[in-house]
Amino acid sequence: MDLLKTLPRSFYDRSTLDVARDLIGKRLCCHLHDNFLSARIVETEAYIGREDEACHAATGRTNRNQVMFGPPGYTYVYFIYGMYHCLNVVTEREGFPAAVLIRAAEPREGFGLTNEAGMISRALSGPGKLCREFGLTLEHNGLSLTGSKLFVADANEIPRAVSRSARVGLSKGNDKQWRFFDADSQTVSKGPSYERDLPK
DNA sequence: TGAATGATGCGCT
DNA sequence: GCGCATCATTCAT
Repeated sequence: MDLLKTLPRSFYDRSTLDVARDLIGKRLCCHLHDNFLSARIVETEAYIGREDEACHAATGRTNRNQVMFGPPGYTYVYFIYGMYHCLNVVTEREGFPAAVLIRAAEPREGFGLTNEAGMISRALSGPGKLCREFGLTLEHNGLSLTGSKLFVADANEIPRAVSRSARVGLSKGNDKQWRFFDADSQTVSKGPSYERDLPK
């Protein structure tokens, strides 16, 4: 059994880009429901402050985004497109709104590891699918990541290389290379070819 | 292999 | 009312 060492709040109290990069390879763990679930994070995106046009906090503090303005190491979960939820982890000092979106992971415990064809499961490949499979909804917004219900652990699965690209699905902020992913992962939401779509 | 599209509901102007 | 940090399906190339 892997040694799971929960990341301390200080891990999140850093530059959001550093946190986003360093989360690649870490283990997302969930004790919220009947079964223990865990998965290896392979793709993240950073959303940083009022100056980032794509950040939900760009237009100021609202009821929805207020947790981003709070202390680091808490969840920010939001509802999107009428049917999906997305999981973020809040970063940086209290008062500075920033977070990292968890976009994809590779199943480890409590999930099927492969599909019918024997390939590594892509059931967690995408932020909406990941939340659905972990059973995360708005009721899990603002949850501390240093507790025992939902946390990120260092499972000593260091990626060989972390690539970066523009963020996915935005109409603004496409100039920033704030998406990070495990260069060797088969379960990222979009392939490395996404890099070729970058504006120069 | 990629582009277009519909589903579906909330937050914010 | 419009747009959205998505996804599965359908259709074109």
